[in-house]
Amino acid sequence: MSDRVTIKSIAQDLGISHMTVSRALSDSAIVSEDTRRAVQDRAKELGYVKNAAARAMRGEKTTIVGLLLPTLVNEFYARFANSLAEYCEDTGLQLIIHLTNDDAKKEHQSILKLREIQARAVVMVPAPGDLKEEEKHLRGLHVIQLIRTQELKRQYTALLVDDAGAISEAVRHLSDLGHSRVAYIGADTSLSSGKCRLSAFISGMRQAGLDPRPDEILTDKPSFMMGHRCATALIDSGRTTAIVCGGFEISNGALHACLEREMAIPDDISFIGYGDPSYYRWIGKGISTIKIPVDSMAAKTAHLLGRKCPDESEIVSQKILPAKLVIRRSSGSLKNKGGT
Amino acid sequence: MSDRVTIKSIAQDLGISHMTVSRALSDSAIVSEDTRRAVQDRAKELGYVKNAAARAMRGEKTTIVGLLLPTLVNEFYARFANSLAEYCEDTGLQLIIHLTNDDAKKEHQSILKLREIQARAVVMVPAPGDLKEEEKHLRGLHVIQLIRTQELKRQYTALLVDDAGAISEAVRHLSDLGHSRVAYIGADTSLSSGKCRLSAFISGMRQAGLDPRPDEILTDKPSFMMGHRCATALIDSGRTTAIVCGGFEISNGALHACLEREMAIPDDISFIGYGDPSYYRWIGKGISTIKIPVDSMAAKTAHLLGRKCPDESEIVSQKILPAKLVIRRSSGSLKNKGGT
DNA sequence: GTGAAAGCGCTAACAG
DNA sequence: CTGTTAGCGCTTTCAC
Repeated sequence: MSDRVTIKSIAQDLGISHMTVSRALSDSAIVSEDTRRAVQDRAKELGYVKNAAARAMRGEKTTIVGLLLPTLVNEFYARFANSLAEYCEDTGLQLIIHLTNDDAKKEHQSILKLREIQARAVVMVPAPGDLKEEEKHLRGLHVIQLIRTQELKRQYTALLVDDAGAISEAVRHLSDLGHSRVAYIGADTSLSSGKCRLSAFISGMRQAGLDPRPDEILTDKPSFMMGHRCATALIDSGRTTAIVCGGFEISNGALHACLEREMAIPDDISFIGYGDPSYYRWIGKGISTIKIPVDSMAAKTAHLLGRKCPDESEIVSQKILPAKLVIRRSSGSLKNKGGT
Repeated sequence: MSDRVTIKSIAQDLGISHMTVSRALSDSAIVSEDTRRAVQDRAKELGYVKNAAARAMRGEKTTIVGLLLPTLVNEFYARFANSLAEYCEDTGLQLIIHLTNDDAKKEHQSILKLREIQARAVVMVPAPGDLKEEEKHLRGLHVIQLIRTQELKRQYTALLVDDAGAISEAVRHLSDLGHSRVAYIGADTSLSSGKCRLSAFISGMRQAGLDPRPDEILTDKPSFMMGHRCATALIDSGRTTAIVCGGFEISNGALHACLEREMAIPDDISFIGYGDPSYYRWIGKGISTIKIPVDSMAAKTAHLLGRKCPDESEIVSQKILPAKLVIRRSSGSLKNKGGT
């Protein structure tokens, strides 16, 4: 009975041609005032909604934007997704979220799915590990990369973060407080972001006149577990007096390890996290951190989405936003407990 | 040049009919081994992806599931969205997130958008305030309500939380610790959830032999700001010795107010939050809370999505999952500071 | 085994 | 001002 309400069913119902209905509903066209109202009223009564598939088939752009994220259980990504979703609400777009778990395979699957439904744009945090097959599908999509970029994706717009300054500064700050055994836990160097952060840490150490020790530079595929594992190892070594994190989930994992091991922060160990979730202010006396400008990233992304042009070349921009070191109480001066 | 690759363009390219291509790609059909491979190879080379719009138009179900949430900046919702998104990844579905900000108008807009693209199901946290127009659009959609339910949406499947037990228990627990001035901050009663929680609080007070005081029962449209405002007022009154929260965002807002006012928890004030974000363990000596079983809710939702049947009536289920009181150190015994 | 035709809902381009 | 036709990409149905 309640078959789908279409332009034709309304036409039949009203005894007119479906074209007249179409025109009346798209308003702008030239239809008599009477018919227009009659049609619009009936359409509303019947609960008519236009069929997006039909319009897509005719070549109109869809309302769909894809967002590829490693996870949503991370305040940075959640905030970003939230901002972007708000933008989409305001502009009539619909945001599809795909979780990649930082897995290139899954990323590829998601891209395919999004192509199937002709997503009008894709915002992605690229996963480590390029797949060459993927490239061909990205072509022809409006792609915006976030945070990281990859060899094979260089040609697409990217919104990067310059955290090198903040990371070096963090190291110098710790050095000023008397720390010399400063450890780093970060992403491996298969990603642009991992590479930058690591070299920023090392150059920070050098600037501070410290010697970066290989056993206190821990990199791997970034994750909560990885951060947790590395921090635990550092704590157990008993030598490290300060930890600098180079990744959102790493930071949470490492922090969790410290609290779990009941390390007093900063008395037992100084800690500088990455990202700035709301609760970092509330843990202990506040967690110092490298703050990534999530709101302006979302705003810039929205702006890039707003533009029409996925048209070829030209618009390959590489916006770079600066991170900021936020000092709270978790980075404290060294109580001499170092080498004993 | 790189026009869209379609079944027809491949057919032309190969000099065969588009029907043969279609069959070869859907595999199952009866096509000669040779043609099949030829077609599949060429399709892969060309980067063919099937057109979801075309299939939708023929009446096939889409891969799209909608999720309507007040916000993503809230660990409970983020976790739920994350679990559901993971389920979608695993089953080839695509999850569209719409933010309603608990606004019935926005909710309605989102529902319309989802109907336009023929979403195969919608999971929603209903916003306060029923719109009768909405009902007609829900009809014919596979709807799953979360946490709350509404007058006009009674007929749809709902996944509710029974938190009444945990809330009463929280009050008795506080009473046992010597508190008598226990305040409640929660959602207004326009939603089923608000109603239940409030009455659970009141009955908990009665059971504990305490008198619920109107000026210590604060309800309104739930939000972070609301929680913050109410908690601040309670703190400033100087009489309340314990706060029980009845809402995710309220809880965070109220907690923020306490920390901002530098109240020692539980020495200055005892606190029982709502929801159980990861960091509640890390704040102070741990925040006691009413824990909502987010993982099993997501699992149940996934299960409900898995079923075929949005077919009429029958499957109107009202699953109810129990919340649990988690005691940490934020609910402590009363140091006599009460009335002075 | 393969092909041709029809139609899903919609609008651009022509008639009337 | 209103109606007819055609076609977007795909699969179902019916020929060959």
